[in-house]
Parts: sequence; structure tokens; C-alpha cells
Amino acid sequence: MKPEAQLAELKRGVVDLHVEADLLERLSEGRPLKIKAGFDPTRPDLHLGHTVLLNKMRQFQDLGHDVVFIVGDFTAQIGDPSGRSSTRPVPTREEIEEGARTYAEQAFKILDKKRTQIVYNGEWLGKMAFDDVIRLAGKYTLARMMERDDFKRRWAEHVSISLHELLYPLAQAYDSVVLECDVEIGGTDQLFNLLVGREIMREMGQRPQIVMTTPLLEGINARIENGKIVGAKMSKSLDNYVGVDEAPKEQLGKLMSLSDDLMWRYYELLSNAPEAEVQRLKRACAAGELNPRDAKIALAKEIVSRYHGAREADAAEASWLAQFSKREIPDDMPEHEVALEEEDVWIPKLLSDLGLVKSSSEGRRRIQQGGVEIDGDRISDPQAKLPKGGPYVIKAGKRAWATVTLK
RNA sequence: GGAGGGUUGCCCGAGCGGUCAAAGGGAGCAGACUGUAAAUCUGCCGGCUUAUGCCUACGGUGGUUCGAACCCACCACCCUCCA
Repeated sequence: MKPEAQLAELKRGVVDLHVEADLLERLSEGRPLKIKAGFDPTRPDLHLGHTVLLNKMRQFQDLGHDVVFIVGDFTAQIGDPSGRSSTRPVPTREEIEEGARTYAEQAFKILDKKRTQIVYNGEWLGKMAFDDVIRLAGKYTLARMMERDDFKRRWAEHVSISLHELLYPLAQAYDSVVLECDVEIGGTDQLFNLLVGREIMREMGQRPQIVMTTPLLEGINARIENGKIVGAKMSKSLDNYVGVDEAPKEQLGKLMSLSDDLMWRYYELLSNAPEAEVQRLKRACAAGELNPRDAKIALAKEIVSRYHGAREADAAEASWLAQFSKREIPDDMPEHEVALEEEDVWIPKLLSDLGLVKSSSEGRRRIQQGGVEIDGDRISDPQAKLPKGGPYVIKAGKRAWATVTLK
């Protein structure tokens, strides 16, 4: 592919690009470029937010370039400075390796294995002596470090900044020096770190890397207010994520719970559909010609098929439609058998024992709110009991189903 | 080293002796509605089966008080300012 065409392709969905002319120049050199991206191996569960970046890396690979996948084992051993209030336990060597392994395993659902090299930055960072560190630190200034947005903000808001946090960007920059990479990519929150890489490479007499950032995807519970997206970025700890490894039904369901507005953001960042097609869908929904639900299903299926295949996506769609659109009984609910000492059991207690609700108090509430059905009959009395027998089909809310036999 | 401010439920945040299981918002849940697990509306949102009841909870430990998230002492952690 022509360098200009490659550039156009690579620029899609990218927020920052420093420096475009330089990228074009390197693409014109006709050699595979070295693309670097770093990952924190302590939380190895990949979700759709990570895939925005991985998709971009894959795009480079498809254009014939090589990806260096840096496992931040060294930085992980020091601990993430941003988690200030909750001091995270320092992971062991084994945990890091295990994390890196599962991370890579999931990443290869997107990346091309043949064009990916995995390296650990502990290989070189771990060998640096204190004077090496001081020399490296001498290449940057506090004033420049404080240009960083979150440092500036934390400083203004009187939130503490530890000294070692100032060293992080330098460590990451040094990775680039060691690897002599052409391009480093990361989320927009990484912009500063990536730019420090340029600076340090120049200081060390190297050609500064090209820096590219991809947007951060908001979590599935984000809202749109006055045209702006309100809500935290996708993360496992906030439980607003869709995991790459999750079951098809779960992925589809979570994606269907996106608000109609937010769906377009997901289209933009995750779909491979051409820009023009997305715009067409958007207009059709706005005009009332297309049910937003159907646009959402199309998106959800595209994503589910990417990780599980088209057949699974179809199956997930069918069961979703049956359960939530037609309100049928799901086909795959868990089956339980409970041995009773008495002749019957208080229903809220049973719901709690089956794990359908967190406590019998909640079970009682759910009955009062009309959310509990047994064999299709709504239970309205929170004192109600269920005699031995069954199997009973129990519904305790939209998504909590089970069958149970009482013995 | 000195002076001051702070630590509240899943998160943010109000409360500053009783009427506090603790305002408000977010998240979550249920119901209604719906072509969506969208939007909107209503309700719920510590636990204990039956409760104008009990237990647990407002950083930790003690204390004052008939009574403490609220007052006092000490401890821990965080922040700011002056050195």
C-alpha cells in the first residue's frame, strides 16, 4: 500500500499524532516500522476499552509493520502510583508472568502473533544503577514534568504526588530508547508519557519516536448529557466493562444495555463498519426509519462475532430476543436441587440460598416490588412459602432465573 | 520542626449531642411503559422472616453523657501553609 494511503488508514480514530510528516516519511522508507505499546500486567482481563488500542496495533500489522508488546513487569513491581488510597499489594514474579501470559493470550485474539514481539521492561530497567537513574532524571526538568495534565490538576487540588511518580514517564521513555522504536501508541491518557519519550530519545541522540493516541472508551453505564459523554472510562473495577473473554450472551446483553446515544460512540471506536455506513445508520435512526435497537444489535453482534464467531453471535441474539423482547423463559438457566428439613421453605430465603438475591431481605423486597414469579405466577406475599416438589421455574427479576427441585 | 484542615454507606458528598440506618447525587435493583437490559416514570437501595424490635455501621481505641457520626484524649493515615 502506498505510504499516503497507509497514513490515511492509520489516522482513522486517532486523537493525537505527533508528527504526521515524520510518520509519512518513515512509511515511505519501505521497511517495517517498529510499533511500541506498553501494558500493565497486573490486571490482565482485557475489555473492549483495551481493544481500541489493540485494533490500531493490528492495523499497523496488517500494513506490514511489527509490534513490540512491552510487559511492564518492572513498573508493576513498584506498584501503580495512581492507586494512592488503596495500596495495591506488590505482585510476585509469578503473578506478573501469569498476568503477562493471560494478557498476551487475550491480546492475540486481535493481534497477529507472527508480527508481535513480547518483551519485559525489567530486562533493562531492572539493571539500572542509581547513577544511571540520576543521569536519566537529569535529562528532564520539574517544570516540564508539571506540564502534565494530571500532575497539574493534582497539584492544584492538593492531591499528593509521590516523587517516584515523576520517574514513571522517564522509565517509559527509556523503554523507547532501548528499543529504538519508530512509533509508540497508547490511550489519550498516555500522551504526556509518550511525548516524554520523544524528548528523551532526542536527548540520547536518537530519532524521536512518533506518538499516536487512541481515545479512551467510556464504560457501558456512561450517559450523554447535552451532547457530552458523562461517565468514567471502561474499567473492571467500576464494573462497567465488557470483557473480551466473557460469554457471548453476556457480551451481547451488556452491549444492548448501552443507551441509544452512547451506542454511536461505541460504533465510532469499535466497529469496523465504514464511516459512511455508520453515519447512514445514525441518520436513519434519527429519522425514525430504523429502530435504534436494531442498530444496537448489529453492533453487538459484530463485536461478539469478533471474539466468539458468527454462530455464537447469532445464538446470543436469538436468546436475547426471546428473553427480553418476547419475554420468554431462557433456555439455559441454572438447575438446582435443594434438600429441605421442613416441608416447605420461605421464598426469600430460598432466593437467597440460590444466589438469585444477596440476602433474604432483598428477596422480600423483590417480592414486594412484584419481581418474583414461580412457574409464571407472580408471588406477592413476602411471607409465602414453597412446598417440596418441583422442578419449579423461578424468576426473581429481569435477569435472575433458576429452576429448583425441593426435596 | 511549627501551625491548621481532614478521614461518613459501592462511589461522591451533607450532617456537627437525641427526631440518624444517616440529606442529596451517581451507580445498582424492581415494577410500569416500550420495537431495546435505551429513554421516561414510580419505588427500592446494611443485615435479621414476620418486628412503634434487635444487631451492625460514620478511620482505630478509650472516655464524657440518660444519650455520640457529632464533644474529649490518644493512635493511624491523608492534605495544606510556614520553615
